[in-house]
Amino acid sequence: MPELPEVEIAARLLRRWCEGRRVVRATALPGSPLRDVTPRVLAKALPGHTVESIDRVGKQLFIHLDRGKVILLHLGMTGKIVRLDPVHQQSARLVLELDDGAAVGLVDPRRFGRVRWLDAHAVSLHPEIAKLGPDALEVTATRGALAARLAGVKSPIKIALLDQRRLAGVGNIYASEALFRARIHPRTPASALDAAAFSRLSRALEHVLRRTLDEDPGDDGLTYLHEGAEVNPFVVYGRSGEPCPRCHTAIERMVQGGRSTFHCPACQVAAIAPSRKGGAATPRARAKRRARRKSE
DNA sequence: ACGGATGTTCGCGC
DNA sequence: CGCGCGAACATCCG
Repeated sequence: MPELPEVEIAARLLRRWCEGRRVVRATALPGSPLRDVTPRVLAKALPGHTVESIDRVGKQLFIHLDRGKVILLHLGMTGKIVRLDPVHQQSARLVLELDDGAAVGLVDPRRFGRVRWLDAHAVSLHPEIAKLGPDALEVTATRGALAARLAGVKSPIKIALLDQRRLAGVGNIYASEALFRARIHPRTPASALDAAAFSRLSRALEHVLRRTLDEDPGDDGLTYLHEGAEVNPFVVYGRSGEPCPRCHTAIERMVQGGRSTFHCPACQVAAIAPSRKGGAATPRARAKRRARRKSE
């Protein structure tokens, strides 16, 4: 489930379990999502290093070790950090055994995750890190910062939010959730949003990200897997056909950049006209459309 | 069986 | 230069 909130939860788990601990053994199974390093080299290099701190920017995790080494970790689509027990031992592709007897593992069935072994001074120069924008929670904490990051961007706001170079951490789920909460149509060009819309979007983004963070169960790291039957915890994501919680219009699914976007066609307003409906981006036109809907 | 899935990168065409 | 698109990566689930 990793977007910013889930990655932040993973960072907290790693801090709780690993910070200050020395690695006594490392195992990387063939098929673990290692880049730039073989399982054998990593297994040889890691033992003896102490975990000093864990950082996160967007969806990237930095495990800082002593003697100037860093594990750079991206969880991809299905990556999860678990404290190993007999249940998960077999599915973990990368295992760190620590000097307190605990073992921490990376579980990633789809293997879109990435693990890199870098010198600390090389981290900020790594292309994946160098291109990364500021963390989304940092952006939403500063008034006007979201508008500044997206100023002049002509692409649809949904696409712009997913661009990790502009701000880091927003993924497909929270982009839909934030735009719904801010009542902004996902196809609106970012450059068409006014200051009020950016302000709503910034607050909405912070809200939807924080809401998941505040639900952090994370004591044992197993509840965080939320395995088994579960309800969809999102307001519009994955809910096409269900009534909008604000106006009861059916939520629609559309595709943008090859990925699903969920939105309410009635209460998320485009600043420009969607191609098939007429209409203009002016407040007057929007008011007219609202009035027309009410009378129907 | 088919389609879709929380992410990212690459190549291609415009 | 840069945007949009589709494919690719590998696996699981309904």
